[in-house]
Amino acid sequence: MGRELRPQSAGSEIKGPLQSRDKSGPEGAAARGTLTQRPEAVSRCPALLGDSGPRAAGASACGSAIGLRVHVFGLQSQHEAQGSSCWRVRAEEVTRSRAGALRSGAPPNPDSPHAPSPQFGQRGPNAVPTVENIKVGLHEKELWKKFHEAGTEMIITKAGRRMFPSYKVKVTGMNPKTKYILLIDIVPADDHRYKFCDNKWMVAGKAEPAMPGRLYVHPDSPATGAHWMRQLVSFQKLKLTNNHLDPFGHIILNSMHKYQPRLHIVKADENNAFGSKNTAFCTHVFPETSFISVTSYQNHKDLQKLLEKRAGRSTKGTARSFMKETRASVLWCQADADNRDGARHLDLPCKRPYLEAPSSVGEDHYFRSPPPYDQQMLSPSYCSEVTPREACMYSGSGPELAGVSGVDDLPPPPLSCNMWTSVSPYTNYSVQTMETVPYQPFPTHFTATTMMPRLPTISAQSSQPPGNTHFSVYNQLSQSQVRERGPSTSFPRERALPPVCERKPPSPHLSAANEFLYSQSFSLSRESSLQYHSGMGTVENWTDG
DNA sequence: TCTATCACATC
DNA sequence: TGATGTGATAG
Repeated sequence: MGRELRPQSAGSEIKGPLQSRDKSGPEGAAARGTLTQRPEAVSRCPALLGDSGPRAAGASACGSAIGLRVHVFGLQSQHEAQGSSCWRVRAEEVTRSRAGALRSGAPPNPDSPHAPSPQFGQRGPNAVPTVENIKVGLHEKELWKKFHEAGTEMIITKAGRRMFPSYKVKVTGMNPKTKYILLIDIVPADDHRYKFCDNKWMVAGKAEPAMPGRLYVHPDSPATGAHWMRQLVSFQKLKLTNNHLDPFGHIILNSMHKYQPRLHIVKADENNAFGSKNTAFCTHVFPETSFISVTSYQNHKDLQKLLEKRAGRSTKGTARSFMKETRASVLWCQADADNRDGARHLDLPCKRPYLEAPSSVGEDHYFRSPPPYDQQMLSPSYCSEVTPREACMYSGSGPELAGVSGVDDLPPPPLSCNMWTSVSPYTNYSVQTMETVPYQPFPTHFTATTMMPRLPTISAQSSQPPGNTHFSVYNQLSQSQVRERGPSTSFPRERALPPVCERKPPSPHLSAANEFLYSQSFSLSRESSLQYHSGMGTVENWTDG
């Protein structure tokens, strides 16, 4: 098989987040959470190119509108020492400005992201379990940290590769009887491309256009809080691929790019998730789980050298067995550290060492989103033309809508969030869903859905506006399932069920997941890319229990 | 030179 | 059978 074509720069005139940053400082546009469109991504959108694969199916399942607006929302800056104080000021400012729209009117405590403000729940013996009270602990945190210290590499293959370390979390604080959907997405951590140069990761240019965003919904979803809290929640079956046309539902990433996995918990109660604005969710980010995607480990030589040195064993065989045991995390990091010292003074053509970038390792953070802006961002014409089946949300608008929103007292974003996280580097700002649509059941297997951001200048119907991207959500298919069907057939929606889904009846909760996912979008500035903050998103009017 | 992909061995 | 790492090789 020949090498896949690399994404080519489209030479777009539409700038990415970095370029779009206004002159008020790096925290300016970022704090407003503005995004922009990347036509390159659109050009590679199979749905737009007649792709008959799963994403095309997802595209056909798109429809209803959802506004999208990015907010900074009273997030704590745990990394002020790393230069995020400006961001914090901005956050507080925004929080104050939005305080009136909050149920309690009290701004969140900016110094305590893990101690939600009253309007988002309570702690203590009498606290009512809400999504705000959910705590998530990363399993094998130390291992993740060890990887992270050297720059975690995550193998991606055409067929899909599992993550290592696998993403497992311990969840507490859920309402045992409430149903939740747990899902993961992986967003660009910055807009750089990296290369492994002289035994360390260096920035090697601007990132390729992001892959079509996909989400991995935990196969147990939806499940009760009791279920999730009963044991570790493992996402070990999540697979990463660099195949742009991946038919398996794996998360598509660009090689040699840095990514940040995020865990989303969506409350899925029937009365709260559908047909209303009552979807509550929270997002947890563990900075140490960020990684650089690679098609093969870049620093295995270090590992081998170290193994030879330390154990005096056969490098090859030992390396393999050792890798199986620990993926060489410890030694790998040690080797990296050694090499870092040795290479520090070399004059290399490489640019900025990856490891020089500020990197935070700490508690997970969750995003708290502010109240929605609702209809202001909707595209009524488009809404009216979609079928009920096409329950799908899309973010609001291109740049031209930014000034149209006019619904808040925030500085008008120069660019709006037209894209889901697939093209939006990870940042510490949350995005708020504007509105959800009445739930329309998806097929049992919960196939793809696609985000259809709408530009107001584009009429609806089947065509998609330029600048949009889609973000597919579907359970991953086994490769054998795909092989059965053959690669060129249209996505067999009715047969694409992973076993775990087949056990479940059609679930409206998955729709909620979609909606939630579409509601999430983040932008990033280079400066903020490694500042991990948290918050929680709660759609307005959500009432717990 | 760098990266992606494949076949293969191993578990 | 599926997952994974390695080395050769293509581009």
